[in-house]
Amino acid sequence: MEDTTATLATELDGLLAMARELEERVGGDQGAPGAARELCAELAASVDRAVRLAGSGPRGGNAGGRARVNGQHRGGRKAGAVRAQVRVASMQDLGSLDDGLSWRKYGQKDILGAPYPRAYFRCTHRHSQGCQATKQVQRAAADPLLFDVVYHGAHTCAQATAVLVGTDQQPPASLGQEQQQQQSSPAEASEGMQWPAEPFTPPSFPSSPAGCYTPGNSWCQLAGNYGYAAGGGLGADMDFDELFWNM
DNA sequence: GCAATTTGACCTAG
DNA sequence: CTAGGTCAAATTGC
Repeated sequence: MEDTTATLATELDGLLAMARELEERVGGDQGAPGAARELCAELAASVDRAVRLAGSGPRGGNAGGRARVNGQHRGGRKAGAVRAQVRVASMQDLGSLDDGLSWRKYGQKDILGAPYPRAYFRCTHRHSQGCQATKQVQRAAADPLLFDVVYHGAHTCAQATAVLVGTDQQPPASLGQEQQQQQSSPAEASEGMQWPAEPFTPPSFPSSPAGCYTPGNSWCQLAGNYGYAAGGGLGADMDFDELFWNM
């Protein structure tokens, strides 16, 4: 069964690659109707979901995919995290990872089993306002254009409040179990930043006002959200399913 | 000059 | 012992 699963995953991966290429082509061609782009994004998201389903069979296969949520020893974070996946249509759209808040990168680490390192961010106002929010960003193994963003801790800084109120969004992690969606438009996303195509180093995401939340054409969209059912039967001590790394 | 990023070391948990 | 997460000094860009 794993054989079938693997084959299926491979096929789907190929599909995903094609979908992505299609996305890029359509995206590059400004004459393409919005419907076509939307369809491409949908296609990619759908295939992506299928890839995950195919690869999520044996849950134990995530060698090294053990995420801790406590972080007791120094930061004193509380259990509770929000995991989101952010898809970018191209390397120029990485700004979509910006959530309108000020994040400061404080570390990067190679993760076992993951082809890309994980970047660690914390709120810029941590010292000035004691904001405990942190987030981790890691590129998905199966899809370089897909990013896993995990929020920890609650945003208590003034900026976060302003952003969240202004965009009708809930504090990323203050709720602990809410799923977060990020959307952005290409125009807002591309702020001239570019990520290297390979040994990727997650750059800092430009802090922009809440504008990046502009709903509407979500060319860069959150591709599939999973993780925690809000208020579900999940215990306080949550664990992440590393659905991506076990293929 | 200031603020943010980079990078290696250190610490803790499993 | 290994891996993940954080800190802090050095570096770089604005």
